[in-house]
Amino acid sequence: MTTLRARQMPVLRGVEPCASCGARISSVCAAIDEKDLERLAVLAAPMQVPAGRSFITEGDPAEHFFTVTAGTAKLFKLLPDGRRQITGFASIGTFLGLAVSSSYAFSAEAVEDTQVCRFSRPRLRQFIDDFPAMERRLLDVASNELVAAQEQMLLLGRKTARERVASFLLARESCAVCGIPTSPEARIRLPMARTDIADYLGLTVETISRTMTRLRSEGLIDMLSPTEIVLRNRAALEGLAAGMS
Amino acid sequence: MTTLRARQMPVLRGVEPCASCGARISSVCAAIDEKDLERLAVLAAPMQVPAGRSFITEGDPAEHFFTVTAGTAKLFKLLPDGRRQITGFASIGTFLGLAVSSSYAFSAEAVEDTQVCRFSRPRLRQFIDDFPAMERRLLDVASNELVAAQEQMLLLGRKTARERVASFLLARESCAVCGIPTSPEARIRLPMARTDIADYLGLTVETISRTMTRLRSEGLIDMLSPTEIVLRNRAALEGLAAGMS
DNA sequence: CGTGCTTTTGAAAATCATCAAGTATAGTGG
DNA sequence: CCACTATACTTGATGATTTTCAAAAGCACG
Repeated sequence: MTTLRARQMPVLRGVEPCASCGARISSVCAAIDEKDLERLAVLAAPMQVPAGRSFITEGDPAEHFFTVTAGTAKLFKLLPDGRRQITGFASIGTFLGLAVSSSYAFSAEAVEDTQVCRFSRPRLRQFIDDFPAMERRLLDVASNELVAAQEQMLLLGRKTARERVASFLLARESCAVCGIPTSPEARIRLPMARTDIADYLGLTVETISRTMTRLRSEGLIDMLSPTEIVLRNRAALEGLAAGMS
Repeated sequence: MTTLRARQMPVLRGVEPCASCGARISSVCAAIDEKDLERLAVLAAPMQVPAGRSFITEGDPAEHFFTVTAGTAKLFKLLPDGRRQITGFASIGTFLGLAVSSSYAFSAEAVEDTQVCRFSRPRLRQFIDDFPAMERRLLDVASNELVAAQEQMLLLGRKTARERVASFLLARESCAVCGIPTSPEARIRLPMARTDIADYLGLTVETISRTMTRLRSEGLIDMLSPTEIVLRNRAALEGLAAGMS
């Protein structure tokens, strides 16, 4: 399989310079000063990824880094028989492609219409060498992801279905960049399908559906639509998520 | 809970300088030149951790980094009711404590008698700032761990008990630093207890035991003792581990 | 207003967990 | 050195959570 060909994925060079990038504050690019931003901008290739399209394929030669600047993507690994594990969702500010190996360790596909910035791996590497602040920022990013990964291992290895779903909803809520600031009664948007949630939580679609239905019937959440959730009883959900059921 | 007090954990300053450290090749310290090693050595506090003793406690203020120089430690997270997820085993060369947060995200406990090098967090941070090669190495380490974590998520979320155990044994085998170089019929040493394996694979002790017994009865492995395994049919195990059962 | 896909709901089945007990192993002290 | 205790590992029977299989209900889109 191939990664992003120009024909498939229009590169809008110059259309969205780093200086005006909405992802700048939260992303690794925040490490770069206003004045040096121009140097970064020439390396960045902004591109649109329509919902459902894959832009990183596990095993392909890792020629690029990516930064998500809008939308949501899912990162996943597959087993030969099709079983899938989503290892994370990438939204605005997420940096993708950290890997020492020469090939990607996971695939990435847009969950909804998404914008990413593509960087040539060797060129960005060179840029990083010139800006140690960037390297440091990358280490912070990687460290944070490592912590999140460990938390997810705890979820996958030891939490019940109920606890997993509660954890997921709370994580979505506090994911500030995903939407509106956290407030009681705030709506949580779930741009990903139930299947994706299932593959992220190590469960099946049916279990996700049943569990959410039950949480609703117990008054812990509201479902305005399959993709719009309201947390009605935050304390109870937090208890669940922490494993104090 | 407290982390490492001097009384509990003798600090053997100077006993094992970095220059002669067996972990040097594989660890982050490899990034440092012979000539600068002295500067690193003064920061390092080598210490013994007897089997069963904990030396990092989740939630405690993260005041130190650690490098494992001998033995094996388990890293884990706990749920309030005692459920445990081991997120990894640390052996010679493993760097511990990467986290942006001010408190540890996991606990660490020696599986067998273990030696670690302890570094004051702020001091090592300063050292790293002076040696960009070290920062780069840390990023590589973090990236590799991230890839491993994703692989483990796939295992925990989507693999069967058999597949998990097969994956584990193969991972132990190819863990070059853990023992003798890989060769057919080579013995795999499992210094950790069955409970630890269970908590690492998201299963129970009984399932681990049953699964290994079955692998043995099928001729895929040999068990010289509970802690000494021989892979008899590597191809079959690899098929299992890859999910092609 | 179909058509196709996602989500939900139901019933049966299966993997793995739990409970329980027996066996082996290691460490301790007489 | 050997019995004794504690711990770890193994094995068996039972049970439960979750999966699988199946189908209906909701929605979006042409």
